[in-house]
Amino acid sequence: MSANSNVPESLPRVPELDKRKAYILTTVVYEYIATAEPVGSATLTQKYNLGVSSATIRNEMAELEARGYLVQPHTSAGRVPSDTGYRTYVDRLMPAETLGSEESGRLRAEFMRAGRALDEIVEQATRLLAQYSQSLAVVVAPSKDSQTFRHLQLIWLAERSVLMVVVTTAGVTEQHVIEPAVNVDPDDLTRASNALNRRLSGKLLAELDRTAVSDVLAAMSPPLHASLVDGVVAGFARVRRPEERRILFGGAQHLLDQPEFRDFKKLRSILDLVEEQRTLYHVVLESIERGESTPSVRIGGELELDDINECSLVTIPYRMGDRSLGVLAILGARRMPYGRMMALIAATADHLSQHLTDVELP
Amino acid sequence: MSANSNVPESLPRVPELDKRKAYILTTVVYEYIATAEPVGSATLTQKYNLGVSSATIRNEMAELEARGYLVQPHTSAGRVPSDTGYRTYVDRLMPAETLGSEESGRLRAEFMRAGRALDEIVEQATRLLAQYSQSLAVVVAPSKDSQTFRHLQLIWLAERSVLMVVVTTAGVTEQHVIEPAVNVDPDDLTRASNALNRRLSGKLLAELDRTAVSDVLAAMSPPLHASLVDGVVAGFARVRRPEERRILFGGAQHLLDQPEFRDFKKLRSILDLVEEQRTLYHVVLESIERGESTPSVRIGGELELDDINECSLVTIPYRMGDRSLGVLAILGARRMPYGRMMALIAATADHLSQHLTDVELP
DNA sequence: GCTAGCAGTCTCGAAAAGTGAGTGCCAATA
DNA sequence: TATTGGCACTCACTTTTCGAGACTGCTAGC
Repeated sequence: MSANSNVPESLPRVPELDKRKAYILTTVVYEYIATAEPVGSATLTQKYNLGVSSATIRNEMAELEARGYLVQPHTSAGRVPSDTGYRTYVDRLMPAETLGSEESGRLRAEFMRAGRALDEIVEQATRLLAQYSQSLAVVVAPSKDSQTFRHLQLIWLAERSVLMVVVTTAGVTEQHVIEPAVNVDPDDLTRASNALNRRLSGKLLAELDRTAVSDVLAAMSPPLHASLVDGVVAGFARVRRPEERRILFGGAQHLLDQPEFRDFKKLRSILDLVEEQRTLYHVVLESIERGESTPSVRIGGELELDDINECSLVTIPYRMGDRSLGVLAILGARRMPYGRMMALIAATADHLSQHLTDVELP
Repeated sequence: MSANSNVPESLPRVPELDKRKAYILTTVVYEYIATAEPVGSATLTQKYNLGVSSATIRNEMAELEARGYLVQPHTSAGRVPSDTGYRTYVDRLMPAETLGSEESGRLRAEFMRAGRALDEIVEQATRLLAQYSQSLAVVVAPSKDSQTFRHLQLIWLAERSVLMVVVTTAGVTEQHVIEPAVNVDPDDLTRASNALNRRLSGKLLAELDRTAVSDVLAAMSPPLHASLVDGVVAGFARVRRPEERRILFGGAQHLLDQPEFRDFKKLRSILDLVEEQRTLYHVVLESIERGESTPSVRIGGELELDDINECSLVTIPYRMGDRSLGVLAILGARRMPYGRMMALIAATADHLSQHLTDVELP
């Protein structure tokens, strides 16, 4: 068989590896990703145009193992990439991929079907990412405090009971019940709502702290009762809730298709992580702290979490307008088609960001 | 060992089974639920006060098998309950259980921590049900159209763009963007909002169809533009969305603890069902169509779904005030502690209903 | 520097053998 | 007539054994 088209004949330069070693590493990673079987020297000479015998490959592979790029599961087995091997492959050897226009078009069309509601859109993104990646999709839902305040309404419910409804430009509405110490005149509520809308509409929720709110309400005459002002401040704080972000999962069943997860212990520890949410939430957020807009990859031990040290995580942030709202992630076996996954997650983030930007309220 | 305290000495009458057969069936089910191993005649004589020899038990068990209450996995194994066996146990033999007051108290306290937001409360219910049952919890979120309309606000966003925000007494807010054919005066929006609130507040969302809305808006002078009226009607229809109900899952990892799911095929088919959602949604809703408020149990083949014919499903509806909002369910192995599960799900539904009723808006 | 050949190592799967739990049946018994 | 002890038999499960196959590292020769 001739050289596989996905393994380019001419490779980028990797200072510490000569051309042949780089090519061998590339083919080992590629072959192992495709077959899930340790790769032996004979397989390589048969399937790829190496121009040398298997004995030479053996020598080279031994060298690559000594330098930490490959490992042997046991003495009489072929080689498997190490974290370093995968890392070198991803950073320097792998050809960049982009999603085919046909697939990209389908993805876009699916987003259109999600409607305008933020929750729905994010759920749809999770579903699509899981489906297209055939892997576990993890999505951190939009943070509240990076959304723009659009409108507020204080609604008289009963004596000493006021409902505060807040709308953001992301089309998210949140409500909060205020129980002021005195009965409040519905007209005052309308006036307060109007004043807050006039003065604060368009600001980030994160900016709407006690000072901002009191400043607006203090200017009213007659002044509002302090307990109501406190209630509105508390309402904004509650709506904002930067600490509580929803995290969505999809496609857990795809893990069962990977031979590396045919082990109830591993499966259990991953599902526990999913259920517990908090750890994965932090791991996913860490991955994009640098604020890049290209996919970020963390491989095996790089995740610094024993439960998933045989997994890799691909992450990318998504936006509404120019504000970063949340993160998409794919968690899969370390043996994943990195090029495809990165192309897929980048395209998904693009379409998601575009769709979110389109549905933002004026 | 003496008779186990969970298997009562005196059993209810089962017309078609004599006292001893009923007792043997009870102990077989009880023992199998506890150990997950087929139950043999020797085990029964050793662990329970039967007063007869194992040979007699063998005769009785053969009889119970002939009548369809027990089955033998293979010739030289003990017996396992059939669907009929479990059904008889659940309906007539099993002692009723209630949740201990300590556990019930903890459950109530956990609900308190969920706050007032409907979404959060339902998510909390899912988590708690999964955690306490150590099983897969399935929760059908509240239907929109059984909620009471409380307040509406039409908000001017831009020319030919109006945001409609609807609040229900369940404290759920939904928004819908209306794009009328003409520019609308913000004052008209306020008047329309006031009219709709005055006339329709307190009605079920399900009642707010085209007629109800047009009747109110037709009385306005000057009349609203027809396209805006259409928009409001569409908005109510969209908010109501009876066909789209969220369904929540929790505790999938607990399946891995049951020996009956140590099989990737079975596991896969259940996780596929979870991911697909629609089938389980229908199965869960079917279970409570009778409108009872006690737990309903469906065992194995009774579910009429090949993928889960080795599972049982316990369901119960939950309420806000006197309206049924949704359903709680536990999906687990057929070999589940039915008494405990039924007590648990009943208590959870009670606390959930109580908490929801408490946080309903006036 | 490369290669052919070979001995050595280790995993994996199939086959074989042994183990034990549990049954059904029967003749004896109260 | 219901019950019991005894016994032969069955069958899944575990352990062991064994051979095949895959791959390596090494060495001597080109």
